[in-house]
Amino acid sequence: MSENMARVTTRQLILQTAEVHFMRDGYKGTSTRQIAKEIGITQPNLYHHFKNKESLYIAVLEMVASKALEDLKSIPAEVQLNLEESLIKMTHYLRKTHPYNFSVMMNDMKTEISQESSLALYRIFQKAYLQPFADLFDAHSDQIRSDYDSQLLANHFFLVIAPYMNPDNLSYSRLTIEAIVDFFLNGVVKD
Amino acid sequence: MSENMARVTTRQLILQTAEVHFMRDGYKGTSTRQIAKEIGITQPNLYHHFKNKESLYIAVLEMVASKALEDLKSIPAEVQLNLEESLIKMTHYLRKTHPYNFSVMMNDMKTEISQESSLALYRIFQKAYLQPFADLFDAHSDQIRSDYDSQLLANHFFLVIAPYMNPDNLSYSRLTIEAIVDFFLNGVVKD
DNA sequence: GTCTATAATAGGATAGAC
DNA sequence: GTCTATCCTATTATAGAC
Repeated sequence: MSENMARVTTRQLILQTAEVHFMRDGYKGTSTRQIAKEIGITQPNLYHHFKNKESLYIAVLEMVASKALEDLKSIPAEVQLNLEESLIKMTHYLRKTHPYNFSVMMNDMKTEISQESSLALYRIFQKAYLQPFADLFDAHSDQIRSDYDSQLLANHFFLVIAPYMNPDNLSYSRLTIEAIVDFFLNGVVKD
Repeated sequence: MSENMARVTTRQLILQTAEVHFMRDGYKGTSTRQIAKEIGITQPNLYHHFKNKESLYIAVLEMVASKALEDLKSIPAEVQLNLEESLIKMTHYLRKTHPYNFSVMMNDMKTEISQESSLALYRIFQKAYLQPFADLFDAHSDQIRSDYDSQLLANHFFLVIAPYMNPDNLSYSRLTIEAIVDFFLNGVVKD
């Protein structure tokens, strides 16, 4: 019962606020003081809910990944979409609901946290963000050049779209998601 | 005459060491103390040669960009290479001589330094790293789909290869440069 | 569960002697 | 041009009262 209460706990508030900061400013760029101040608690109070900064970071990434997994997996099944439509829809979903700095996030996962946690997080990350794309490529393997496996393709696709997910990054390039997917599928060379 | 002396000045030592640290660990991840320690000078001494950390960072990026510009520009002209061969050679050159964390670098350029410097650096960066690719696309525009201009294509190409330039990043994906260029040009869909 | 107080550290930067 | 000494600030983290 108490689990289903609508009341937002301090722990949840911390997680929500930390998500915004970590995903936008990275691990080093985020301070526990700032998070605490923003939600109106003292900084030491944060250490009652989380062991330290790293465990808070991990909790945020686990939360974010579980949301991504649930939603990304359901998109191709939702309606009958072809490969290109699915990629476009999934990428749009990512940019709308996860407008993160994935480049920074992938870097932080490797450099800012302990090695064991780093490996565990990478698996969670892979399952949440990469597997849905790998599954999609598998489902349409008849249309895809057979030289490379779906995991590698998913990995590459994610690296390609990652810099476009960050809203702060729009200054660089103004390719639409449709164009990015088109280039990924068909290349830039004339037929 | 004194400019051409083989003796390595302290200023040059600082620049060389700072390059390694900034490009691998990013702006925040690099400390002036560490740089000084590594070359056997005191940290305050560094402030005799550079106004502050930011101006050192800018000097490093200017140095790095001028090297890139010189070499990248010369590759397509060097021998008569077609589009694919040029892209492969230029990308190999980049990974060999600039094995940097470009994602972190691009992020630092926008977030860690003053706005004026940021804009100036972005122009230098664009001229050094993007223009050679844009020129190449222009030179082979007959083979390229005409929907997008060469600047946009160069930008996109650089974003695609950037995560593969960082040697620490190899764990993720093991696509070869040849495969990356092939995918970029021809896409992943069967003919 | 939240607070105050404070420790411990690290980092950028300056003053001033040599 | 390089050093020692030192300041200032920001940050993570802990101790212990309420």
